[in-house]
This record gives sequence, structure tokens and C-alpha cells, in this order.
Amino acid sequence: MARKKQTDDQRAARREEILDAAMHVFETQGGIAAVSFRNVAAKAGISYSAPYRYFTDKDDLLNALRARAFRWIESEMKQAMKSKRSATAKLEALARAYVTAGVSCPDRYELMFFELDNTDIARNSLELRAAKNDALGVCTDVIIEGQESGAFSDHLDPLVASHLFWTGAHGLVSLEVSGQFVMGCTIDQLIAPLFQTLQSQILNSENQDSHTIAANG
Amino acid sequence: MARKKQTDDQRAARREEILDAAMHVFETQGGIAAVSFRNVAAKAGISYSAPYRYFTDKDDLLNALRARAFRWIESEMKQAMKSKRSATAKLEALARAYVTAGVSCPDRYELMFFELDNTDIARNSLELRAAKNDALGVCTDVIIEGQESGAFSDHLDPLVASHLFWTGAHGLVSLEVSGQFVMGCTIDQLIAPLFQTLQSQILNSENQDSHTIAANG
DNA sequence: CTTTTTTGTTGACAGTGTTAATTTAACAGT
DNA sequence: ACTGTTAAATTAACACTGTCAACAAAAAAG
Repeated sequence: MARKKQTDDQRAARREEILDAAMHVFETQGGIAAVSFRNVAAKAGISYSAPYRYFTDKDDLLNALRARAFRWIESEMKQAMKSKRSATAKLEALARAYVTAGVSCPDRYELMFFELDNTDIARNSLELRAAKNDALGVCTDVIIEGQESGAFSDHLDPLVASHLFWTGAHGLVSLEVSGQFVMGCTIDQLIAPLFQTLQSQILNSENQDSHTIAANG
Repeated sequence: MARKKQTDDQRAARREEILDAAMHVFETQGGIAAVSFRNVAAKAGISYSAPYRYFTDKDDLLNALRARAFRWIESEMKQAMKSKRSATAKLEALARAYVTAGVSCPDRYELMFFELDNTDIARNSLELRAAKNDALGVCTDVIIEGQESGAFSDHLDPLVASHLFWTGAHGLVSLEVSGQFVMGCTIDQLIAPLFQTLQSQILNSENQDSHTIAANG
């Protein structure tokens, strides 16, 4: 029994070793394109087919890498929040940290969102789903905190509100990272108005059901 | 001269033929993964290396396909706008059409944004860049129209404003298409508050420089 | 008609993901 | 210690892929 347990640990350690190698290849060899079983195995010092004992698929391996990336961006957000006290400040810090992290590490961001080999979310490993939920949870928690303290309006479900922030942040990073902002419009011009808009409109109680927008005059 | 022009047309026609074959493979064989030179060439009835006379790269071929996709989503937006008169109605119709198109054709949307083999935008074909600009231009033009008619505030550059809309719409579609909305939050819950927010806050003149958001109370 | 340029074909190379067969190593039971 | 059993790791092989070089066919230019 104890024996069995130990071999499980060893197994997990080996898996982690392979993941380390994969991460190293990913970071140093130029992103996702460089991550092949043969490449990773070579870096880990094992034969090219050995990783199949630890990952069913290439997608399985990539999912594990994705999970790491989500944990990383989660920690970036938490780090940026640490010095802030109010929910408003936390929310802004978190959002800016997300964008900064994504923009400054485009390879990781690409890994997280731009490789949907199989859209089959059911195949998403529990590991990845958990990491993703935890990352989004950072935002959701701050919004809950703000609503409970009365700093934010509660006319929106915290989950919906955090999804809205995520949508904005992801749209920003995604378009920037894939080089879509052209014609003299930079991401720096967009960050402020976007988050300002999201904060004021979503977290304030006014205008919560004005479906048609009146022209100003 | 006329002779020369005609052979150019023939060449362009062949190129279009190959693109048609590529599009067919893309649509019927399961998206981007199925588009290989060999596959496309087989569908076009030529040998597997012949497309190299018309496309320098696989990326070159994909760029041409991407251009078609952008033209398509542009026409979808214009179609949806046709019945609308006011700039406000046009803007809403355009935004919804963009989201609907993207969500209902995830393969095409993936093609447009999720395959940045080379982030080198300089290599983006003129064809693609033009198609992209035209698609975004639909939104920019409506905003200009709204600003000129006084329906929208002009405190934002129309280009920046349209980029903001694009950011929101793309964030929405991108997250939806890659299956990120989980835990009981659907895209339908997000569309209305997001666009309502963008419209009212960005296109109204109030709150244009309230950098810190006051707590409501 | 000859020469040159443009198209299309085939063969080849270096990779890839993945599976099957096979060897190596570590454990359990007697 | 010698089994038998099970897991781990390796190698060979298959069916692909993008890409290029060598070559044949055809068309255009002179």
C-alpha cells in the first residue's frame, strides 16, 4: 500500500519533469510551435514516445501547460492586488495586471486561448478547468467583496460582471497579441476608456435597464 | 499589353480556383486542420505542389482565406444594417450581426483570429489588410455618421470608439467560440449589458473624464 | 522555328502525432 | 533466489505534413 503510494508520487514527479521540459521548450524555443513530443522528450532525456505513458494526447500535454499558464496569470493578478485595499482599486489593478501579463507574454496567451485543436470542452482536463476557474475567481471574488461592502452596485450577478470584465480584457489582449490594432490605434488608448466604462456602467446602479440609448442633444 | 492583361486574368482565375477548393475543404472537411496543400490541391485536381506557383507559403494561402472571411463578416454586418435608419440602430445591428456571425461559424472565426503562425504583421498580405480595414470601417463609418448627426458624442476619436466596440465584440465571440464561458454564464447574458454599456458610456458625452469611480451610496 | 519564361509534376527531405511490438526494469508470491 | 506479472521505456513503423529541387510540358517572345 505504502509502496503503491510512493510509486504514484514518483509517477507524478516524472510527469512534472516532462512538463518542466515542455515548459522550457515552450519558453526558449519559440512558443507553441516548438512543443512537439520529440522535442520535449529530448529535453527531458527520454525517448520520443515515452511521454505517452503520462499524457494521452498532445492536447493532453498542452492542457497541462495551459493550466500552468492560467495559474501564472492568476498569480500575476493576485500580486498586483496585494498592495490595494479597496475593491475598486483591486479591480483596476487586477484588470491592468491581466492585460499587462498577456501583452508581455504573447506566447503564453496564445497557448491559453489560441489553440483550440478540439473545441470539445468536456475533454478539458480537470486540472485546466480548475486553473481557469481559479483565475476568473480572482475577479469574481473582488466583485463580490465590492458588492458586499456597498462599493459596487449589485444589479449584476457577480459572475456575469466578472465575465464582462474578462470579455473586455481578453478582447484587448487578444487583438493586441494577434496584431490587429492598426491604423494608429494603440492598446494604450483603449485600456483606460474600456475599463473606465466597464467599471462605471456595470458597477454603478444607474442605467441598469435603459435598453435604448437616447441621443444626447 | 492586352495580351499580358488577359494572361494575368487567367492567372488570377487559377488562383481563385485554388482558393475555392481551399474554401471547400475548409468548410466541409472540418476547418483549419483539414486545409493542407495536398488536400487542397487534390480538391482542385492538381498536383500537391502546384499551389506554390500561386501562394508563397501555407500562411499566404491562409491569409487569402482569412481575407475572404473578413469580407464575409463585413457583408454580414452590412446586411444587418440595411433595414436600419439611425446610427444607433445601425450600431446595435452591426454589433449583434458580428457576434452572431462569429458564434455561428466558429471555424471561420478561428481562421480569422486564432492562427497567428507568424505574428509578423508586415507579412500580412495587402489583400488581408484591406479586408480587415474594410470590416472595421463599417463600424467606424457608423460612428462617424452618428457623431456628425449629433446622435453620438464626439469626445472619442471614431477610430478609437470603433476599436472599443470591436474589442468587446471580439472578446465575446472569442471566449464563446473557444468554450471559455462556464459555470452557468452564457453569452446571451453578456451581449446586452456589454453593448448597452459601450453605447451609453462611450457615445454619450457624460462621464468622459471621471477617472475614479465613486462608490454609489 | 528557336529561345525563354511560365506552369505543372514527381521525388525527396525533415518533421510531426500516434500506435504496435519489443525490450528493460521493478515488483509480488512462493 | 527463482519465478510470474506488471509497468516503463525504447524502437520501428505508418500516415501525414510543409517545402524545395529537379525535371517535363506548354506557352510566349524573339
